[in-house]
Amino acid sequence: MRSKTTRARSDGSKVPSIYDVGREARVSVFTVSAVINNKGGVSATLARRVEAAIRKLNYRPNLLARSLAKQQTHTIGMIVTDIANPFFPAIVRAAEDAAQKSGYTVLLCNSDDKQEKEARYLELLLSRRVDGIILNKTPGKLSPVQRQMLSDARVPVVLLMRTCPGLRADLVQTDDKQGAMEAVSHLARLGRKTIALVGGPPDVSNARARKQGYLQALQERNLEYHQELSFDGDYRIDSGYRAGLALLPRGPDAVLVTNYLMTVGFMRAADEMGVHCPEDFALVSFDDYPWLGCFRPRLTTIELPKYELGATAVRLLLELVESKRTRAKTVTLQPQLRVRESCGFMLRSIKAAVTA
Amino acid sequence: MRSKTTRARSDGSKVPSIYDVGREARVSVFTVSAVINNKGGVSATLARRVEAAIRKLNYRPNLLARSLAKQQTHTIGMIVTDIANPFFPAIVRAAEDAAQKSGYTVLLCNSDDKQEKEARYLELLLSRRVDGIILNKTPGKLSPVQRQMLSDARVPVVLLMRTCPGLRADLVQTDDKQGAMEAVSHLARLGRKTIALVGGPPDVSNARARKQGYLQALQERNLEYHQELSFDGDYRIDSGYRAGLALLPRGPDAVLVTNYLMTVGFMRAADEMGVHCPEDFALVSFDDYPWLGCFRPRLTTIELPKYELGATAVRLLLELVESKRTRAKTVTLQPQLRVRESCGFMLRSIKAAVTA
DNA sequence: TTGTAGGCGTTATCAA
DNA sequence: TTGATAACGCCTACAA
Repeated sequence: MRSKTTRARSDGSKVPSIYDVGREARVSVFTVSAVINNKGGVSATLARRVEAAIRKLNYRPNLLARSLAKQQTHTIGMIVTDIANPFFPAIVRAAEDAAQKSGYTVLLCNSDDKQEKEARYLELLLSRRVDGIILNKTPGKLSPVQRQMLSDARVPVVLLMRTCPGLRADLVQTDDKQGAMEAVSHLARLGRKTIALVGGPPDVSNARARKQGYLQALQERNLEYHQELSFDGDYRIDSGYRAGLALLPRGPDAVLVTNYLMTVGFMRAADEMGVHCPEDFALVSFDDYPWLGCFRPRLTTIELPKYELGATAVRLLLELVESKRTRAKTVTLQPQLRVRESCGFMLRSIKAAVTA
Repeated sequence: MRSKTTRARSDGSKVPSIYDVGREARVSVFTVSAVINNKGGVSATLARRVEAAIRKLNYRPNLLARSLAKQQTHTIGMIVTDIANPFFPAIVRAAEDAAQKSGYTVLLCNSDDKQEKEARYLELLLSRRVDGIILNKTPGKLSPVQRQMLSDARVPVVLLMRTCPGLRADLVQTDDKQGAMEAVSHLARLGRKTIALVGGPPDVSNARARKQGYLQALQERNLEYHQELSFDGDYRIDSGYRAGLALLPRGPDAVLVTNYLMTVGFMRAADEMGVHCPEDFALVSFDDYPWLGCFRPRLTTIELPKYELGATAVRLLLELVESKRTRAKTVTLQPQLRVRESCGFMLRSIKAAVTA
């Protein structure tokens, strides 16, 4: 027969278990459990006794034990590639909000764009038996072993912003091609002819889409594509800096930088080289932040709906977790052009006013 | 006698348990466990058989069960007040790195500066039996019930950046008074006389410290304190904006804004009012970010060592968790003045050059 | 060196 | 409506 008492601690106190509550209230664990999960069907008398005991002992259910017994943890794992990129905290925040509303907790992991770290975290999440995973994939594909792992564990996955070759799963993304097209079209409308591109890693789906949008817009506007005006970065500051050093000497009159961190690096390079935005070159950047409106040059950006991305990812994932759906689903959210000054818009207005 | 097989799933497959591995390798669970946790003392033959079985079944230990049995989760909870404030992701990242190195995972919670959310998360973390908590406290104190909870659960707590009245616990903070003093002294040295303050919530310890530093520096520099030049914000953008609207019309020749988000709001207000930094007013801000060097005005800031904050918090917490220490400890990290242009430094140099 | 069996704190099944 | 009691998957005395 099992001991009905909880392990005592060194000082004789102990964390009370459901048994302790049961003993205190002179009922069985079943009754206690029923009260805790208010399943109903418990007489008012007993329920009152149980509640009193819970308060008296300061009882708090052990979620580990519950998860073990119920075979679900009410936890979702979330792996992002760069928590230091302000793009992600905004998404994480939304995800957390949404998860919390449905009684789930988010276990956040930062893969730092390293496949190896990602692999470790994936294993960790499975070992912790998370109910589902939101994955912002590092460049590259999942190994067959990993794919096996995921399908064996039957853990639903929602991809975030980046597809993963060979993995059929839900996907929440933005219409990156469209965003890039709008950016380039806007620059073209303002009379820019030689538009450079600072792209993301070619093995990241959204980077490819942004580049496609860039190319297509050039074509539609009858602008020539100059390969030497296109730079492949990695979405980090330093690659934007290198892009600036490489591209600016070639004298483009505009540039599309496909994320914020690279724009930061690019601007630093421009500073060092003594060329100015928007006078010497126009710039449109991806990702918008609250602080972009109050520093010079005010960046014209393609805003991506970060909050909605996070919220949607969680929504899709929970549909899967609670098996309200089985077929994979893709949600594509629309970006939005936010015109400010770095694109040279005001410049043109002023010139127009002067000439008029 | 207990069944030694794992619950089958609908399709007949199942997530293998330690028993399945044992059966496959024709050994007992003890042996399997010993191998997994490489405790040694297992003959090479059996060890090999076990390892083969593990690979064959694709076995992965269930961390829930392990945590339940060992009474420790290798998880640390972390509650921050505003994950959307870029200050925190940097700290979180450091904390995660440090935790991971020691085999711990971080469960991140965002209290959004709301006591109620914080309370819920605190309970959640205890229910999940985290081994320790890093707490960036919302304004206000912990209720007696909460304090009781924490001490009952014997969960060590490390406070981050903010003290908590009535709670004796470890604390990792920055020398905020010193930082504010340096900022104000710097402004004074540049000849500024009427220096305004945009402070944080008066019930947040670091906000009080920053204000103290401001006051003391004024005194040391023989500058008068004008109460109407001091504004209490809440570390969010909007309060900075309101501060700008309130303070700028009073014509200070300088301002110390005690965090980045409020600076963003403040600059927005200045923009709208058509006053310029540093020509019309000098500004020093708390918190430095990589992008501050490449937009105008380049902000002069008090940099807080974010990475070190996160790493130190985890280090202290793990000392407590692994009971290598019992006495509470406070670590105070030094901030650093980063002179750029918003303080009017260049302005003065130029003037000097011209007059010379 | 290896195995057996009980405990960790829940939920859930089946009788009573 | 309640109560025993067996899972859940792991660790770990204690025995062999």
